[in-house]
Amino acid sequence: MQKSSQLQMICSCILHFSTDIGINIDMTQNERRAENLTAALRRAGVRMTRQREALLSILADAEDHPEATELQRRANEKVPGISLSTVYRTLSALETEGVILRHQFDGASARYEHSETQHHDHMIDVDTNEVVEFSNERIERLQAEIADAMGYEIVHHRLELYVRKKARS
Amino acid sequence: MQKSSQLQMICSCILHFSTDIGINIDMTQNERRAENLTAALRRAGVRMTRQREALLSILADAEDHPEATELQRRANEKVPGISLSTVYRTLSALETEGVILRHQFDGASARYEHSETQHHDHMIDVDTNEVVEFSNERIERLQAEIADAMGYEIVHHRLELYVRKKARS
DNA sequence: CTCCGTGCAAACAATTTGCATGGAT
DNA sequence: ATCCATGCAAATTGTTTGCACGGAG
Repeated sequence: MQKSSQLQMICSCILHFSTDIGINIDMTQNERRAENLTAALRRAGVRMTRQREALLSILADAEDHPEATELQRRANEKVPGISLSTVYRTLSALETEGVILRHQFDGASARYEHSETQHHDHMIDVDTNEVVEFSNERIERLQAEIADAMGYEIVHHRLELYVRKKARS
Repeated sequence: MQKSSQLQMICSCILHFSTDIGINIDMTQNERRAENLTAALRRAGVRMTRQREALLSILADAEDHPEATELQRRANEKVPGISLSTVYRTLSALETEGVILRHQFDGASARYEHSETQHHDHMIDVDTNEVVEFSNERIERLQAEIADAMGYEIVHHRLELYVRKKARS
């Protein structure tokens, strides 16, 4: 859906991230992901059906953050006739197992991603809806300090930057 | 609804915040808020009705982050029979005018607050649903740097810490 | 052969909207 | 006297659930 480019960030201290990987997908990595997802469902003690297989492979391959209907569409290319209920039920099982993440950006529908990669936050391009991942250790640390200073411990957090491409200077 | 206490944070650099103000409410401040809200609606070129007046005063007085139905309940104590549609319509007008903020914490209903105070982020106690405001200049700065480094400018952002009271050590 | 997973349709919850009437200006 | 704002009910959107059947184990 969206074009790809290696995005880098060289902020004063930490990190960088790539969002999409264009053409050359590391199949081994995707296969490992698919296996992780399958294992998670097995662990949950459920049956492996062909609609679930399709969904798992789609999720493992997805480099973006698709919503439920989009996942249904993609999965149906492999195995026609997968209902939206099945998509939601499978997603919810996978989320419970902790192998995928569900995001609720602004007021829109939920979007999902496999959680195999390390923790990161999101920048959402308000014009294109494209999602760019990033991570900054200093922000993480500050968050923990703030919570701690107020007598809390963080269960989880959301940092979402709604952004727009800068006009070229 | 929730008990009050002056919360402070003495994080390495910046800020602190109070959530609720128990009994002694600064009436002048609340009245000023109410006027701001009224002015905003007038500016929007709409008519002032008694249901809107009730809502505005409720919003101005609210020191927490109530949801639409809660606002309706409170407003109905002043003026009975305010419908939920009216609440939503008024909230949406006020949000357009920029005098209130709408938050969508996790999967729950939207919650609102007047935006007269300076910008801040939120900590949500996952056990009590209580919301604590905080603000940290360093985090803000880092966010801007990150967006900038990736060629974006921030339109708005959400930083939400879902937290739990620490077990006493 | 036993149940779990599925598709379908209906149920849901939060929010929005169409419409006729009442009220602010 | 205008025409906007209201209340009500119906529509919408995204997601969940009840039920009877089919397929995984």
